[in-house]
Parts: sequence; C-alpha cells; structure tokens
Amino acid sequence: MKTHLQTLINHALQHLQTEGALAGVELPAIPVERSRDRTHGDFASSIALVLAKTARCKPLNLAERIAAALPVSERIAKIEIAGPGFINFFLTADAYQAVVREILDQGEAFGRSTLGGGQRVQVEFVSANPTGPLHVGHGRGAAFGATVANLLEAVGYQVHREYYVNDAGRQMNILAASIWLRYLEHCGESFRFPSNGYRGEYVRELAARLYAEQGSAYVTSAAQAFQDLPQDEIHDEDGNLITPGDQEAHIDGLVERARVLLGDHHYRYIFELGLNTIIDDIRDDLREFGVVYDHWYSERTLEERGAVNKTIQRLRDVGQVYEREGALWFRSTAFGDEKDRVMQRENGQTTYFASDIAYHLEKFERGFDGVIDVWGADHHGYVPRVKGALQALGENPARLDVLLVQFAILYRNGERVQMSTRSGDFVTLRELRHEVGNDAARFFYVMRKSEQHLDFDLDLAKSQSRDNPVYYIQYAHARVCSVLRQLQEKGFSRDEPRGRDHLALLTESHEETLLIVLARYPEVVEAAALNHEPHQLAQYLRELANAFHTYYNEHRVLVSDDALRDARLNLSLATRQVIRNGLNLLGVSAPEAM
RNA sequence: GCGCCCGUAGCUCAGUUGGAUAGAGUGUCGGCCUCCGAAGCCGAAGGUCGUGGGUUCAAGUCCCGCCGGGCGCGCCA
Repeated sequence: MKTHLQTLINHALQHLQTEGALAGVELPAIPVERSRDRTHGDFASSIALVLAKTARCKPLNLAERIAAALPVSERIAKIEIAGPGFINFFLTADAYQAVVREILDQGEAFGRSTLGGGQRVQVEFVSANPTGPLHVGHGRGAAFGATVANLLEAVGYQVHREYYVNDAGRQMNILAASIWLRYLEHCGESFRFPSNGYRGEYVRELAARLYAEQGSAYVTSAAQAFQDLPQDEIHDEDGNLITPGDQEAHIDGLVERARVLLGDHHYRYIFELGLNTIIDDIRDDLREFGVVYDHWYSERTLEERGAVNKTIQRLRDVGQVYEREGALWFRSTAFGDEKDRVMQRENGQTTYFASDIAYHLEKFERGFDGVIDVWGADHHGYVPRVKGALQALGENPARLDVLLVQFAILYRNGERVQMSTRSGDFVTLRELRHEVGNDAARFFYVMRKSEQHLDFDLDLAKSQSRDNPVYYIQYAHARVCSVLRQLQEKGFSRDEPRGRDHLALLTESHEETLLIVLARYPEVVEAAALNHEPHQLAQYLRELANAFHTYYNEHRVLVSDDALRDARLNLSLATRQVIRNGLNLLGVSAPEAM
C-alpha cells in the first residue's frame, strides 16, 4: 500500500513538472507513513512540507496542487490536506478488508518477504564459555539472538546460526584444574580452594563422576599439588583482603601442576570430561528453549589449524604488531581503540582476543554478506579492537554488526534476586525455564529493547492473568480456537468462500481497527528484522490481541446470519493466523486451549 | 578521569529512524457476564519527555554543554 501511494504521488509530481511547476527541483524519496491518528486518515505524506522550500512556495498550496494531480485509485476513498501541509489518504472499506483474503491465502507465509534477497547472514549468539551451565543473563542473549535470526529469515535472508565454543582457552584449563581439585577433596585431601577456581556445585558433580569412572587413579597429595606455588590472594566472605597474593599466577601454577602430576593423558581426560559434559548440557538446555544452531564452532579447531598464528603473522605483515615486555601487541590505537591490546602473553599463550580475530576473519572468508554478533553489553569495550583488527587485515569492519544485550535483573516478591558469579551463586537458565515456563521466558526476554536493562518479574511471568502479556496474547489465539469449537456445538458449519464473498459486511468500527492492525503485520516484521528489534514484534502482538479482545467483547462472531457469521469467522481466523505467525517468530507456542 | 549505553505517567516501558493533540501495561478509582472463554472489555485520573542551549517548516527523536544512573577502561573472558 505504501509503495502504491508513493507511485501515485510520484506520478503527480512528474505531472506538475511537465506543466512547468517545480522546475529544476530534484525529487526526493517520497515519505509515506501510517497516520498515528485515525482522524488523519490511514496514510499520510509530508512530501509538500519537504518540497516547499526548494520549490519556493507555501506547503499548503503545494499540497493542494499535488493532491489535485494525483491519479485516481480505487483503493482510496478520500484525500485531505491538513495541518501544515500533510496529504492524508483514507482507504476504502474494500482496501481494509482485502487483508483477510491475503492472510487466508498466504497462511504461515503471511508476513514473510523476500526483502533480504537471499543474502547470507551469520548470527552468532550466546557463545558462553563451556565452563558451567548457562545462567539467566545468557538466556536473554539466547532468546534475543534466536529471534533476530528468525526475523531475518522471515524477510528473506539466508541465516546461519552459530555458537562459538571457547574450548581452547585458559578458562577451560582452569575448569579442568578445578575439577581435579574437587576430586582430590572427594578423595579426602583438604586444602584451600583457589580463589579463581570454579566453585559451582556442578564442578563437584563432575569430580564425583571422575571418581566413579576412574576411582583413585588420579589422586596425588594436596601437599604435592600446592608445593611452591605463587601465593593466592585470599578474601574473607565480605570481600576484604586477608592475604595478598597473585590469583592469576596461583591458578596458572595449579593448571601447570595438574598437567605435570597427572601427565598429559590423564589431564586430557579430565579436560574432555568437563568440556563434553558441559557443552552437552548447554546444547540440551538451549534445545529445550527452542534455540537450535546450524553449527557449533570449535575454537580448538581454529587453533589446531594454525589459524591463530597465521592471523598474528598477517597482522605482523601489515606492520600492526610489535613486541613489548615479552608480549605481542596489536596496535589497535591506530584504529580508534583506547589502547593497544595483547595478542600473545609473556608466557607464550595467545589471548582470547587473538583467536577471536582469527575467528572473525574466518567468518568473513566464509563469504557471509553480513556477520552479526550478539554480546553482553559488558563487552562493549571489545568492539573497537575486533573491528580494528579486521580493518587492519583489509576487511570492511562495517560488515560486522555487534548487537549488545543488557543484563536481565530478576525480581521475586518485588525484590531483586541477588546473584554473584564469583561465589558461583547464580540462577541458571534452566531454573528460570522450569519456574516460569519456556513461553514466558522467551517473551519476557525480548519484550524490551535489547540495550535497555530488563526487569524480569518472575511473579508476573508466572501469573495467568491479563497482567501477563504472554497469556494475554495466547488467550486471544485460544479464544478463536474456542469459537471454532463452539461453531460445531451450535450446529453451524463454516463456509470459507461465502465468508470471503461477504467481507464487505465487516463494517463495524472495531472490525475496521482490527483489519488495520492485521495489515500492519508485514511492516512490523520488516522493521523488527532490519533494526534487529524483536521487541517491536512483541509489542505489536499485544496490540493485536487487544484489538481482537475488544472486538470480541463487543460483537458476536457466531451470529445466525450465515454471510455475516462466515465473514467474521474469516476475520477471526486471519487474526489467529497472524498471532500464530508472530508467536512462532518469537519462539512462543500458540495453544488451542489454555 | 576517558569511552559506550540509558533518563518519557507513582512503577515497568513503547514512541513508525525528524511529523500533526506524547501512548500502552501496571497500580488507584468507577462501570460491564440471562450472550461465542470475565485468563476478557470500557471509562476516569495521572506529563515542564532529566536540564540549558542549538539545528528547521517541524525535535521525545539530530548536535553541543551540564545533572543523574549503569557498564567498560587486565598479558581475564
């Protein structure tokens, strides 16, 4: 409809030009948008306001002339000039009603488009380290990333969903050492657990499993394990420093000690046990959450292939790497970063940053037209250095789009649920899903703008009332299903073609409102997809549900007049279809009964 | 201190990429079931869009300065 109006206006402008008006005026893109206020019609164009200055005439006057020159269209009932010079378009009832036919014809395809032209886009999201179960913060990234991917797919992009598994880094070694230490405890050794070790309960479970599989074959004395290590930094429960030391050196020393005492074979065994168990758990967790990936990309394969070293070499070749204090630095300040960054530590280990550059370079080389990363907002400082490195390597950093997602804060009984990663005391995604259900979790996570902090009200998410937007929307869907059941109980039958033939009977104002909301759906999907803003769709679905509930409350669907009944049934079915399509993109179920 | 994000109704948030008289939900108050699901609907009240300038036909939206909040500023990830 928008493009139709733009075409009409364009015709009018060209007509005016051939008449000699608007001589020498360059025609801009023609603005057409939906009116916010019904009294301003359905669509409005501010073209006269935009052109007034260059055309050197009054906007109102210009609007009149454009309106007069508009070709007739059977979809337009009335054109008005209003305000400072807006051209308002009022659609015919027939143009409203046509959307019902369109929805019924297209079914699940309604709202989908080919806008993206099949361009390949990669969306990488969650990518949490496999050092423990996903927590509620990761959940938001999962719901958001999955929905962005769904939306892009819906508007015609070829989407590749990927999880980057950090299975090679230092953190994984710390996990392995943590499991080993818990295992030693399990076998009766006692010592102070390192402050930088992983303290979660799951580490003890992994240790118990190691014992179940291998008995005491991996035991050494605590004295041996901790002999001559750099002093750990110790705090009391309130976080006050008790004994000064170097946490990092201590834990690195422990990792090294584990390798030596266990031997390569046994060390590998623990490492793999931890990695595989946790990554399987994460995969199951996400699958249950309706989040499925095309590829789980292993950092280790990147390293084994030599891609990390090759990337460092390439940066060296372009002169952006230097050595200082025994470490290798990337000159990211040359690309707008605040300071240069280390790629290879003094001890020879490459950093997370180094493999991340290699990974992103690899993404580009795989030929995606666009690459999207979903990160926690606390990583925002990381963006300039990754983009900088890509630029240094001759790539266009604009092809990488980093979407930042703020934390979700849980509230229960009106109070903030405290969480701290350090003590291993956090709410897992799985716990959240079990508490509020997958549907509420998926919806709540994306109902706010991603860069906005999310207050996640657990009580609201669980409540089965109109306060809860998920139930409110699902209820509208279930209501239509219920009407269909009633239809049979009342001995009516449904005649869809008859309903289509009598859409003109849908003249009530509530029907008109509902029709307009339905017609907006494809525009909403498009905007939500292109702006990477799932909340727009969530917001819209609430509005649609409201339009339906209002209508339903005011008018009966199952009236005795066959033609009217069938027309209203078609309208209801169209509503159900759009709710279903929208919820499907959000990863939320559309129940037939509740 | 520097960088990024955020300040809109009591609370939680939208605001169609700069459009006309700033909107929802919730909370408060008041109405609506002999009728397809009241898990619903309607109404009232509630605002200096943090603040001061600037840009233009038009600013909640763009630019600059303040005020307030969050995050980041490791040879951690």
